[in-house]
Amino acid sequence: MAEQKNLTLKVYNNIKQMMLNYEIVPGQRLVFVDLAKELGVSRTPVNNALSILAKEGYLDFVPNQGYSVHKLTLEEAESLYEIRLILDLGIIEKAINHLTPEGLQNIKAKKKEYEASVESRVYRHVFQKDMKFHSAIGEMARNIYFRDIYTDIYQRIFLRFRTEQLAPDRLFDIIDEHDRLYNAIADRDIPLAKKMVKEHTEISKKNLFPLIFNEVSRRIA
Amino acid sequence: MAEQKNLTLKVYNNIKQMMLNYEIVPGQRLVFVDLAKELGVSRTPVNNALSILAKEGYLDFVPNQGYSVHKLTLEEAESLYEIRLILDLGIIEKAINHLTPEGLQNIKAKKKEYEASVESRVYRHVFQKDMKFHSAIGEMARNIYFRDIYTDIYQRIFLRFRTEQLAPDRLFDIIDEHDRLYNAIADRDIPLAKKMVKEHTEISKKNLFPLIFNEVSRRIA
DNA sequence: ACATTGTAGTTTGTATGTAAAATGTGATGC
DNA sequence: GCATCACATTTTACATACAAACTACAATGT
Repeated sequence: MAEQKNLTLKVYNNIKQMMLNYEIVPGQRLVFVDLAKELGVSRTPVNNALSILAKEGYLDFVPNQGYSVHKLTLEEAESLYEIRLILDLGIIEKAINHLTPEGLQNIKAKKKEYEASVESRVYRHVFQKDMKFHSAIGEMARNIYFRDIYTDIYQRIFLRFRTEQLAPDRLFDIIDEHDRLYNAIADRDIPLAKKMVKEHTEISKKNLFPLIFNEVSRRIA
Repeated sequence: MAEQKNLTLKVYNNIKQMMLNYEIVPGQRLVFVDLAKELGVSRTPVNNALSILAKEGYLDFVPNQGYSVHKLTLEEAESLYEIRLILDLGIIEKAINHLTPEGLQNIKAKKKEYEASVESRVYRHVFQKDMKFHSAIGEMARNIYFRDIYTDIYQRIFLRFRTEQLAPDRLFDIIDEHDRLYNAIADRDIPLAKKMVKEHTEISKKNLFPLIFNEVSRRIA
């Protein structure tokens, strides 16, 4: 993480990191006096940072009432998955058209990092490794915005869905799916790569959604 | 525009509107105190709003130096157009699959608004009408994020490319392209709709890019 | 004439004071 | 016993004061 000169951005990154580490969780209220005290800064940069996160949709904001960590709904999760798939399918074609040995090497490296993360059973940030694998594919397409947009969508999903909740078997299955997707890319087989991406996304959805949205309905019932 | 209770968001919308109205233009420096004075508020909400706009990439920010309106590069414009096309192609399939009479009616209404805007020769916000036509298509897909992501990408492009600079003929051609795209959607013809979208995007790019990037190279040379 | 340093002025960055809004709690009346 | 209102506490919202950083320009020295 690069050194930031400016407290607003430091606080912004701090809070986002706290969200990704699940130190603050969806639904939780954020009080900026407390955050300021905790981070050892004044209220101004905290307020700035919270404004940004709220505009981005990571936090809910009610005027004169405050901020809380956004809790993804089923509808939102569906929409995010839909866009993620559209982006994946669109970019993989570009990526294969711009295929380079270095790009391929990078994807392979990210694939291996995911495997290492699963095999060492440090599940905590497995999803980040998975995300990096997928965005490495996008990077080969040489689109300067893709990575940010993709990462953003991915993070919104996985702030809610925690890989720790997944059956470990599933994480090993993903290794296999990644392998097949990687091979399709290396073979420049666009239709196969698209098919793999689509399947991978659908399986992922099928595994994750019941985890959260059954729990919710159980709680409500 | 809905009434906003909170000054930060009011200022945010104000500044963005100023950008869309070309009252402040790419490259221009933004000074806190001046903006605060102009909008009749203190520097705090202005600072908040500028933080947000900078994080979104609409403004460039250098610590201890300030904010300036971002000036899109050729590379960025290419990338934005690429993502816009990926989104358009992806969403049109979903839209046609979720086709409803109301949705179609809405697209038609937006198409007519574009035509009215061109015919009355009020070119100033023609691009906004064009954007609304395209996002109306996305709305029929019932994806709650699509509209925002699409609008955002579109705005980034058209903060740089001004429809006033286009030959008026071109704006009339677009009416025709919109018609053909609309008919393909109404006929539920997904392949044709995709073809139309792709062509429409490519022609748009071919017309707009020389306008800006020739001018720049002329200036530098 | 050129480079360097010093200084004044401008602008950002952070902290804090104060007012206004909302929430929660307890007392009061029915 | 329940609802309602008033007050106290909490928290946001905005303004402003002060400090630190940067810029520009002029003066000095080589």
